[in-house]
Amino acid sequence: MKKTITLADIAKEAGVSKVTVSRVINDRDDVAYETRLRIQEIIDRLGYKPNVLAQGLSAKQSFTIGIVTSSLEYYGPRSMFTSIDIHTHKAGYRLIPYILHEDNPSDIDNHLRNLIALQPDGIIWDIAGRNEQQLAIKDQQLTSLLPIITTEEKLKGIHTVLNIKHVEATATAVDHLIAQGYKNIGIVTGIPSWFASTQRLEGWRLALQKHGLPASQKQIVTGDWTTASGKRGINQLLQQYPELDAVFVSNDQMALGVLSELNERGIRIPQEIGVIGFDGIEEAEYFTPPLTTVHQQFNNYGRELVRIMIKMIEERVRNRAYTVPEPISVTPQLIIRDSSRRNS
Amino acid sequence: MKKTITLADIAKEAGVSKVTVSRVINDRDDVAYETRLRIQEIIDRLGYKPNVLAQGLSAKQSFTIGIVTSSLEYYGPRSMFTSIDIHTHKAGYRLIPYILHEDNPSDIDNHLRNLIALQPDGIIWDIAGRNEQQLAIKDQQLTSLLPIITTEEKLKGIHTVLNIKHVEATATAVDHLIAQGYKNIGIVTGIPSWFASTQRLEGWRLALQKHGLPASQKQIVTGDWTTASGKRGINQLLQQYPELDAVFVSNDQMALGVLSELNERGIRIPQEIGVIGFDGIEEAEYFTPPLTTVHQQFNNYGRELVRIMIKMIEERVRNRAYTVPEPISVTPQLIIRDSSRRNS
DNA sequence: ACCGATTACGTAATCGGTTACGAAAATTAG
DNA sequence: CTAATTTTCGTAACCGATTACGTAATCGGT
Repeated sequence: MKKTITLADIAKEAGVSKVTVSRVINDRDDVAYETRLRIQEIIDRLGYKPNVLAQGLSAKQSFTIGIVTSSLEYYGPRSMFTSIDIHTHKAGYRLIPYILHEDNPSDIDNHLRNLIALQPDGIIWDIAGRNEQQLAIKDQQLTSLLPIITTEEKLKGIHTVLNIKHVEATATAVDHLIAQGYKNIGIVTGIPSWFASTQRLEGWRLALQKHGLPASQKQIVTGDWTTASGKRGINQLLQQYPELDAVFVSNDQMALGVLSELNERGIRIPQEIGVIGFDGIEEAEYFTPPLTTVHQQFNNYGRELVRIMIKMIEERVRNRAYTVPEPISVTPQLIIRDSSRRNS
Repeated sequence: MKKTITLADIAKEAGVSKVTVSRVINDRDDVAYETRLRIQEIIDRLGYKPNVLAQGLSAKQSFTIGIVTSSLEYYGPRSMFTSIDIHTHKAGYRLIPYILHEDNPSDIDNHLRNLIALQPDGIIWDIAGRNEQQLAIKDQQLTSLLPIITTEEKLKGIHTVLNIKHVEATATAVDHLIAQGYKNIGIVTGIPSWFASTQRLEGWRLALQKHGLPASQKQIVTGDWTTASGKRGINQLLQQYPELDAVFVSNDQMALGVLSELNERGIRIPQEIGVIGFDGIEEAEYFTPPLTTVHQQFNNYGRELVRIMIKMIEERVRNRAYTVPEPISVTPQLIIRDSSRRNS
């Protein structure tokens, strides 16, 4: 049970004051070359790393970004998380995750306060945009403490810096189905309170209306993002809307459930029913048949979020205030595979 | 840009010293009931949360557990991570993740030092057990600073507290294939340097030898856990071992690739070739056909790890030393589905 | 050879908490 | 009713870093 090495230990060993060692650690230029070398050698030899808690306490910055995210069991949040983690570290910052495992977290304010107590320099808000009442931050003082950014709907005090065009991307996917000659197109939605869910539903509806095709209530079934719910969903859809000849499924997991059920029933894909998913998970290519899907570039999303976050943080450190950049728009791209390729 | 509320603010507001407020926060019993009530009221009203950095700095404990894990893109590490996160929070601790995204992290010592700089009370080591040279901690001083526990192979200075019986579980799965009448059983392995990989390969070999069945080199192909590698793997296997009539695939993702390829080739599962996966991912039930798999109860693994970790931490806080408990053994369970059900 | 600027480094205070120790006030005992 | 406890709370030091400020030593220009 050894004691940890501290700044003071290095200082004593080198015969200088703590401040000088601190200067070496932080690459300040007011240390003589020889001294710097000697101190650096001792640091390396003893394997010293500064205590991050102490650094964060005295410096104005903790070089830490907080992230509030939905369960990592979901592909979207997980991919975003991974990307954010990578880019955060690349930029020399650390990530503090705050994962909301339950779907309807109570007391968002308290969660946020817990996270802020860990002293992050900024927060990335990625709780997949459930509806505003549930996720509203009541105590607006909290949002004025540090920059909080997100990719989705507008929430008070949280800045939307990345605008993911779910509606347009979904419409493109449905357009593709129509171009393939499908006419009775259903949808399996995600959890209704999620922003992505409502947006994709909206895109589906718009595309159908644009082409004068039916978009009635009985063409819609509600899923919960899981494979099981996709299987249930297609069942229900076939029952309440027998003329169905294609289905837009709001994520790839659920689309797998749809394929599973159709395969079991011996319904041919894409000849009898066309299927499209959303997200572009790696496995989609290996489904039976390979799944047409709308691909989201989570790595890019994460990179941009981190870049913008750090820009805001550093501006704030300099000026004690930050400016909110114009949101960047990104559109997920359609990848066409066998599950929707009827002609050609 | 509001200033954060501190202990001193509360103390001034209540007309007491900082120490008294600190006592209320930490539920000490030497505060008068009336005083406690008054201070608590102010804390609630102002929404005060103590600065965790400061707490960690002065107290002997940071109530934080570090976790070193492989990429969360892998199902196993991810499930473990989620479970550990949940149970850590439930116990009133916080989790600091340290995710190794690359498969062959250089300089483990440095990573470990970075994590320790964040002052966790203990570390859960879950880097999926790549081989010892790569992951050896060279500076054994590091491991004497705080308890580090893991589920897998023995690494110097790291305590194995949970023993997952990959060999036995795999052997059971292969036994099942044999009982179904399969005789020429191949294997698609995971990344060879992973502990889980070598263990499952070993289990496969043992089961075959026990029954006097062939277990030659040409029955073995190497995958990398991804669906794509499963697809490649079965291709290679069919080529180099045409008499193949069943295959044990070392995880479910790769098994999906195997199913995809066999389906495309029109090879009937399980009549012509039987398939078994490993992990028990939720989607496996919806594959075509539903996949037989060996199910790992990650939630239990995580719960036990956290329980043991906290026990060690608290013992150390009391006694300045901890005892290492006997490892607990757990065996993943076989779930039989259509992909391996030839008779019956 | 003298003065101002620069370089190199140290002292003291600070960040926001906790702990050790002690003392006044309230309670109990004899 | 005094002495011994117990309860309640404050003072000072400390955790491990950083920052503000100051000063001695060196340097350069004229």
